[in-house]
Amino acid sequence: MLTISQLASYAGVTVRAVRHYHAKGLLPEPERDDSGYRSYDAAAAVELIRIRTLAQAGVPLSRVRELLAAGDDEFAAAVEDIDRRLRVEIRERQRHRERIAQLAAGDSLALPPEAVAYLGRMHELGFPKRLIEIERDSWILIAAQIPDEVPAFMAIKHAQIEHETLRRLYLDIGDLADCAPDDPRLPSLADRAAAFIEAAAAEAVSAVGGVVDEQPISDDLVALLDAAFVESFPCAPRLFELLEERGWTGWTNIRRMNPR
Amino acid sequence: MLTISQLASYAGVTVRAVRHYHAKGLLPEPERDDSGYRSYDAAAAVELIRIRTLAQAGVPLSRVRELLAAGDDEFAAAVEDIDRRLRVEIRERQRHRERIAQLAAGDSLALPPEAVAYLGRMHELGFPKRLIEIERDSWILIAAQIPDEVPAFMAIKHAQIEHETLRRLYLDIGDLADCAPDDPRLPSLADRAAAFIEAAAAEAVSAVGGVVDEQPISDDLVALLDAAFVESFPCAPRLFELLEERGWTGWTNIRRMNPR
DNA sequence: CTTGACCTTGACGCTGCGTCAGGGTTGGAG
DNA sequence: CTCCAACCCTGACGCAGCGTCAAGGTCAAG
Repeated sequence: MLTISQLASYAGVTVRAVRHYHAKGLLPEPERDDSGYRSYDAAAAVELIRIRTLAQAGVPLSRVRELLAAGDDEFAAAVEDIDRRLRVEIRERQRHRERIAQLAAGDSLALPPEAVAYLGRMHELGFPKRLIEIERDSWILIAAQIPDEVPAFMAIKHAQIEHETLRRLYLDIGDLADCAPDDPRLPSLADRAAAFIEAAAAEAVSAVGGVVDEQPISDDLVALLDAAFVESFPCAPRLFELLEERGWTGWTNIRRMNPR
Repeated sequence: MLTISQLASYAGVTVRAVRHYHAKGLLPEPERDDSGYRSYDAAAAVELIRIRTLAQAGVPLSRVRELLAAGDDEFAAAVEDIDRRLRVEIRERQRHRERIAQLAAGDSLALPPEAVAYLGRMHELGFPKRLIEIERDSWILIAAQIPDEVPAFMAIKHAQIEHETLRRLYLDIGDLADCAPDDPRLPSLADRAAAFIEAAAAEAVSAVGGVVDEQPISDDLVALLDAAFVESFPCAPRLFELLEERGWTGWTNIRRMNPR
């Protein structure tokens, strides 16, 4: 007659595991001796070893029960099933490895390489941290929503950022981010912004011949991006007001106001 | 301002996950509106996306916190650590796959192929199920304890089983397993067993020149195997008595009694 | 006003045990 | 005979990452 720890050591498992198998009904509770100790026979050791063998092969305990009692066919089917699960789990981890490798490579989290390159270029061009961060956050939001469109957008942004006028505009916006709503420099900034947008719109019309460029960004996402901008730049609401006085509404998807 | 479900859908996670991240302190609890609803800003969406990105890369939530705040070096170190963990987990599952493939191949659980072959041979030779099962269980116990020795033992057993006299002895033991302790056939069975063992011992002495063969099986294991035999064959205790009358003690590791 | 879609907190479930807590038993040494 | 270490017992929480009720309040549209 064996005690639980003897049994456990024969099977190479812990005492706690044996009790757990009892609780799960995998191994029947044996007789007790006078003092309530469990008392096992050799057959229990054999059963426990079989349970351990399956468990160590990655079989979930819930299936061990059926496998122990299964005939050859069921057994083969169950094994096939378990193997499938293991393959899935392996593939999952392999994808995880790829993902973290990408994360370790790119400097920022959750951004595709094109965006990282763009942010790097902003850095080279001397953009202040503040602006780069809001830009980074915006692209995190965009990439989460429409990852496939990001490379195309990035190409446009790359071209824009090399544009002298726009770059100056951006830098000045960055400088005025924390200014008071009645800062005298704001109106002239709005003028320059409106002028630039006007020019860009004219160019787009002449180039495409269309009235407006198609925005694949959903209204919700536009609203979110505008909100992100406003959160980071206190004077943004005032700037929007000034732009509206000049006939433009919105920001991420800025467009001519409907004259009503 | 976003509701929790809007936030969750922007980040591509469930509402429950967001609340879980709050509970774990990964994402700060936002302001509440008048009715107690959580009210998020765009920055929260960015944070949540970063959390999700790490989580989807297999980073445990407990490490997400540190990773979000980590500098480049710590980040790289942490990533290395996580990658190591992933590799370990992958290797584990790969071993599990090998194991279950082996289990599916062998007919019995927890037995090496040599033992399976031996049991198959017993079947061919017409051994009754009863005997084969106790034999199988014995080898499960042995393989669990000293797997490396099994092939060597198997070679011996294979030779023994082809031995006519021993085979008959085995078969007769199987027949008498359930007999009464006073069955008249038992003494003659004991005679034959003693004679066989005597002959085997003589042979061993002449061959090796030693007094006794070295048993690499521990006393504990021997006791367990004897117990397994006794459990399966009710008349075993009586048989042991008869053998002791003939000067032999034990079973698995049978040996001449000390004449006291 | 109703209805359905959301929001809130709280709590259990799943996997496979590890790890106290709190208390009885046993066996050998002194 | 006593003492101590080493076992045994049951019961219960913990971990990872949420899923899934439960029970109730809120909001927007019809």
